[in-house]
Amino acid sequence: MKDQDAKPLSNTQRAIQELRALIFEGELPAGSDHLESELAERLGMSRTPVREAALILESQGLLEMRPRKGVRILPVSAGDMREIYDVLTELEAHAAEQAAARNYGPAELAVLQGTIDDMDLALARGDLDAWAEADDRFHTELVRLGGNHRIMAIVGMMSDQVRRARAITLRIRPLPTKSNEDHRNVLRAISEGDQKRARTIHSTHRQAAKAVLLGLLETHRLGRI
Amino acid sequence: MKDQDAKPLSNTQRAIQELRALIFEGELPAGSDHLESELAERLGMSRTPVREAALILESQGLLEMRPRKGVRILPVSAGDMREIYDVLTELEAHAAEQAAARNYGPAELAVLQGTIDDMDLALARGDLDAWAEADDRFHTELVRLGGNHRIMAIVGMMSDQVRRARAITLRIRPLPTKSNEDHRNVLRAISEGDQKRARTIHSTHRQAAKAVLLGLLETHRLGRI
DNA sequence: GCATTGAATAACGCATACGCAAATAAATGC
DNA sequence: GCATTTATTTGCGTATGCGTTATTCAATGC
Repeated sequence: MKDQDAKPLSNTQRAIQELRALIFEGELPAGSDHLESELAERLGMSRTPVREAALILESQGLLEMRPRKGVRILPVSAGDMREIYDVLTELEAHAAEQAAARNYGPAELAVLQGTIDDMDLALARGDLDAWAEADDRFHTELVRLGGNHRIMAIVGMMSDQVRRARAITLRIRPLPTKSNEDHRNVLRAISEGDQKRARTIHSTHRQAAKAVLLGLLETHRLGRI
Repeated sequence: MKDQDAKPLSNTQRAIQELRALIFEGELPAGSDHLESELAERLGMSRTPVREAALILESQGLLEMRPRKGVRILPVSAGDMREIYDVLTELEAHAAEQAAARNYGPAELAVLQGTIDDMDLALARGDLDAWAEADDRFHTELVRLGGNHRIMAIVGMMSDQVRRARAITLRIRPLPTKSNEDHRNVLRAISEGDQKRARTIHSTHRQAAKAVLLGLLETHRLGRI
């Protein structure tokens, strides 16, 4: 009994999923406007569930509803990126610190270790998409190990907001070889229960990622993604 | 021209405001359920705007919509409180650090100073409500000075979630005399541009507040507020 | 007496409709 | 020809209604 009894899944939920997908794959480009009625037709439902979905995605920071102008997919500027990475830095660092305080054993850290291995493998065969996906899992799992549900939710939201930017810069950035080194060190600090070190290593890691990303936006003249 | 041209203000916006007010003043108690139609009648509008408001408040963490069970006002447990204060600690500490890095002059720090003065005055005349309100303004202004809009939004949400708990414990907690001392020290560190100190002082301040609150919940057997 | 099933009820999800206000186009005056 | 007013359109806010489905309660069987 996995999920064989296919949940009906409300139209509003479908709208949320599909709109998210359309946004992330660039089908609805950053900065573009879309009438509620357009989206409704596109998703094959009435305006009501689309509106409800848009309301939710608006409070997630993915879009903005402007009367008469339509639903606007929010672009992300360098300034936004800075804000988001600062939030991620603080909250994930806290998560790392808390995870270290919890004396997790190898079994409980296996998933985190697995994401690191996956990144190694992906890098070795030059599969950037797989690397990005595993990197995402690392951060998600790290935050989960921190044990704070609100931090999980917030980090998820912030990650969504920079998802497009990360996808775009993925192929113009230098190969993230140093990155895995950081990940390993964070994991080691956690497994050794060294809170302070887990925090500072991860904090530095995130700030470095921010610098790389901002540098890319600068040199490639990427104003708003 | 303050706000003389009274904006029409949509029913959805009114619903958000009024529901928030009802929740904060305990008119809709934590843990209580309410049908959409009840709320609609109570607010003198149809279900549609109430539903939209509920959707938004749900993503703010104030309530939960459960099909057929009605809208449930979310109670806050000690564990929730811990989570929330940890988020507040990290993000406000970051804001304090950033504020210190910005070399604000006395004019720009006047509002923050004002909230501290207000707290002093309120305490002197034993007006706890005024103190709490000024304390709130202090934290809001501190975060504003930090300059990160997303942190402002998140801190606002988290503060809303503990608003009821703070109101309840306000009168059973020891007089917050030490609190103002912390505030003054944070302000001083900021005005002197001492980032590290601004951060640690504020961080410690918030953690202390968390401890006090959790202690009160413990001794007064306040399970879920 | 307890469990199980079936019918009744009620609440929600969503489609639909409509009035209003904002944006755009047309028309008039200068 | 430009500005200002008027007409028209169009999209949104919100009310309303209905079909669906969870929940409740009664009835039946064991």
